[in-house]
Amino acid sequence: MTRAEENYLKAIYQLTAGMNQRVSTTALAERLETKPSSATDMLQKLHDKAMVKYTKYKGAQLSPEGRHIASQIVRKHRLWEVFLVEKLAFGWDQVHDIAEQLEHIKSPDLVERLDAFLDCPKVDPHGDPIPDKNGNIEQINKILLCDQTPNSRSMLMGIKDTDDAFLKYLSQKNIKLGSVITVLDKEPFDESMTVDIDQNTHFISKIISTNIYVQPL
Amino acid sequence: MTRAEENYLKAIYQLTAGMNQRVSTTALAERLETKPSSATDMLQKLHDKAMVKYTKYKGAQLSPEGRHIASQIVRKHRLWEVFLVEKLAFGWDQVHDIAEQLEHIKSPDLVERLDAFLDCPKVDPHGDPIPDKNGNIEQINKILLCDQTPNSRSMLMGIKDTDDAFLKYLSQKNIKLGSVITVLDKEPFDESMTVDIDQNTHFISKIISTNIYVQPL
DNA sequence: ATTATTTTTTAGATAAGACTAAAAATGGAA
DNA sequence: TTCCATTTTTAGTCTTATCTAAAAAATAAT
Repeated sequence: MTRAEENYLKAIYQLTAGMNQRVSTTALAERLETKPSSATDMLQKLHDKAMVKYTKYKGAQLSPEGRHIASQIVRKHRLWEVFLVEKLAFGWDQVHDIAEQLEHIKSPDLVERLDAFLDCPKVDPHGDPIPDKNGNIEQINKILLCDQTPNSRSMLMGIKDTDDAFLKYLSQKNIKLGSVITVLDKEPFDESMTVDIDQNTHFISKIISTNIYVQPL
Repeated sequence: MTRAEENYLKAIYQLTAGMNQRVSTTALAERLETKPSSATDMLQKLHDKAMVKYTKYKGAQLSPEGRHIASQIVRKHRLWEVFLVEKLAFGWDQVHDIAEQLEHIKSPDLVERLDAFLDCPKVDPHGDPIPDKNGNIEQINKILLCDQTPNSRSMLMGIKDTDDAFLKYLSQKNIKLGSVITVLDKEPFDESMTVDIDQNTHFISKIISTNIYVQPL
């Protein structure tokens, strides 16, 4: 697998959230910031390699083999993110680009040793689940903060948007995985919230609260 | 810098042992397991980028810029080797290929954080010095084991040949960096040695003893 | 159902990096 | 110094992954 091939497989995997759906040429091209014609080329190549099932004009979907490879790239990406944050003290917003490179390191052994070194984490620093070596994902039951009602207590389990600005907003306010959130008030007009996060009061707009996953306590 | 360009710079750097000598097209091609014509192409490109000074038919030598980049690749390679051995418990003989990939990860921050995480090691697991961020190398005073006389005591500081079979030989006999070696006897005929290494007696051929660096105690 | 619009694919080009085969320069030997 | 063997370079081809522009298919609209 070349780096480009791996990136295409990963993109299909992520676009379908690991489900076995079809992905259009254009959607794929957009995600990889490339042109649809390039995506077509690659899909035909990946079809020849039996990594995807591709039908002209109908999009592509991962084969079992392709899905497995994709899951392992995601596994590597997320394990390296844990390493960067936990061991090298990087911030949430700094790790994505580096992990994007590290995920392509090829070694049968390295991933499993890294996993053990990190104590087999189940989620990455953004709360996204880490597939195991068979590609299985342990689904965590989480809901959006915007669906919580006043007086509820919950724990921050993940974030939806991993936009750089959003990540910086969170780390700047010291909001992190495991933070305990109590909804104090919810404004019916714009659905903004007043919340207590780890003993600090924050005013949170609807956009923020729809991008934070929590687990009710 | 592309990965190929980095590999060429590193190869020149290593072939000249960091010195500022010229390297022939063929020597370079051999080291990179490629053809001289490919090396010529690349040298012309690197010359245009001011990374090497290249004169047709006369070989190439690193520019200050090129030498600095090469030293930083070597730095990364060796730091990652330390990480793999110290933190992930890889054996000496397993780390080279992985470090060969990791050395190309690009991040201004990562290297320095990794360095700190590893407590700023000065040598890699084979005893080779790790250049600092300015490309400077702390020279360690070491001699070859074959030049030691009977009854001398010394400490293993590095190995010369990093051939896979040799590395396996050493790790299998539990001979490692820091091992204390006492020369018990030296056979004048074939210059083989009887030595005590960490309280174990070993018979060592001339080939072995000329590939082990030690520091007299 | 026939056109119009959007999406997708093909065709042809480009750049990086490698290769082979052939030409040119170098350096040593006679 | 002239010739020969070796080294190095050039010229042309290949592959991967990308692009643009144009053609073809699919979808939507009248």
